[in-house]
Amino acid sequence: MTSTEANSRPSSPEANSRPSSPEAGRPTKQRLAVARIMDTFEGFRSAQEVHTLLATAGETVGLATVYRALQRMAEAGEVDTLRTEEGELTYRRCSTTHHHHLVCRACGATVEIEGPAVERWAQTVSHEHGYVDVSHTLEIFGTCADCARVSTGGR
Amino acid sequence: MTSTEANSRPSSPEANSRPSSPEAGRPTKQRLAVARIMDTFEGFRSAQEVHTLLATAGETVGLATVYRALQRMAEAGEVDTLRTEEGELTYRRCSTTHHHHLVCRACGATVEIEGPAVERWAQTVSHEHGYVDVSHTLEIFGTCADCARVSTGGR
DNA sequence: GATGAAATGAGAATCGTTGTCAACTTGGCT
DNA sequence: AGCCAAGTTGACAACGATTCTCATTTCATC
Ligand SMILES: [Zn+2]
Ligand SMILES: [Zn+2]
Ligand SMILES: [Zn+2]
Ligand SMILES: [Zn+2]
Repeated sequence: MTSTEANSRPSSPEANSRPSSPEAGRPTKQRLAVARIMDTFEGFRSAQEVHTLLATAGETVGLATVYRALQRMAEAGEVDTLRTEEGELTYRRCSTTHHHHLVCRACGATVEIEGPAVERWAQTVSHEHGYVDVSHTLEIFGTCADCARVSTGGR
Repeated sequence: MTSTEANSRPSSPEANSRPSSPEAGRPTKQRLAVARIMDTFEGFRSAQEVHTLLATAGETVGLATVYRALQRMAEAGEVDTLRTEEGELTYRRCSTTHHHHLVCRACGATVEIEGPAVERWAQTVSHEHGYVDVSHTLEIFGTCADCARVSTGGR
């Protein structure tokens, strides 16, 4: 149920969209299912994996719909995206503040990290070169303690 | 973005080896053509764009061969790779030291940047969380001075 | 309950990339 | 020079992720 805060506003069709809900969309059964299942796991999952998870959970949602729902959620800032080294887009429910990720290559365990100094540095170095409207991508990949124990100590 | 790769271990069953270039391959006409054309531009280009450039230059090289050549050059560290926000892989001839890029979204102008502090931070924060064998990707996107002038001051 | 816009789903279409495999080079050896 | 095995190429098929199409369904409002 969308008991959070429904805007019961007869929004005019041509009215300029408010910043409160630029790309809100309708809370359909499918979108709710996608949103709900995004809470049931920790790491990043591809759209196809989410689609499979839904099917396994009994919720049948079309693959294209899953793609559309995740895209929309990403644009709305409800989920974070991460492009794997193979180029596949993956999604994860995240906190809304700007942050980055430390991801285990083996098991996918993810840690959200922040680095104010890095953020400042990125801005500074960009401006020094005359660049404006700057954004950045920063991902750290490694082997987590558990996986490292298995691969090295498991001899 | 070469993660700390495998150590140089000559475990090949054959005795003959090439001390001068471990992963060189043969300097065929096609590979030379690809290597040569990589010097003729500044920003990042996709494999397909490189293929087109070659065709335009009169050098006819198969598309698959261009892909293979660029892959090999990337593995050998002769070119750097950058995945665009659309997920497409692009290549550029780069210096061999570890660095990152500041890329203009509009025209593709690229600046190589270094950030020792960021490198240390990435290592530190990773180790604090128990991660080992750490690598990272860091790209900065923005609008270069020239492009910004066109879009804002072009009135 | 009628109605029109938004959303869905099934499959086709797109697109970057990789695989296949026969024909062709290359380099080393006799 | 002539041979051979391994490396390489190119045309095209195959692939996988993502997007598009469009007929049908759902939703919110009247
Ligand atoms: Zn792990
Ligand atoms: Zn950041
Ligand atoms: Zn520019
Ligand atoms: Zn770095």
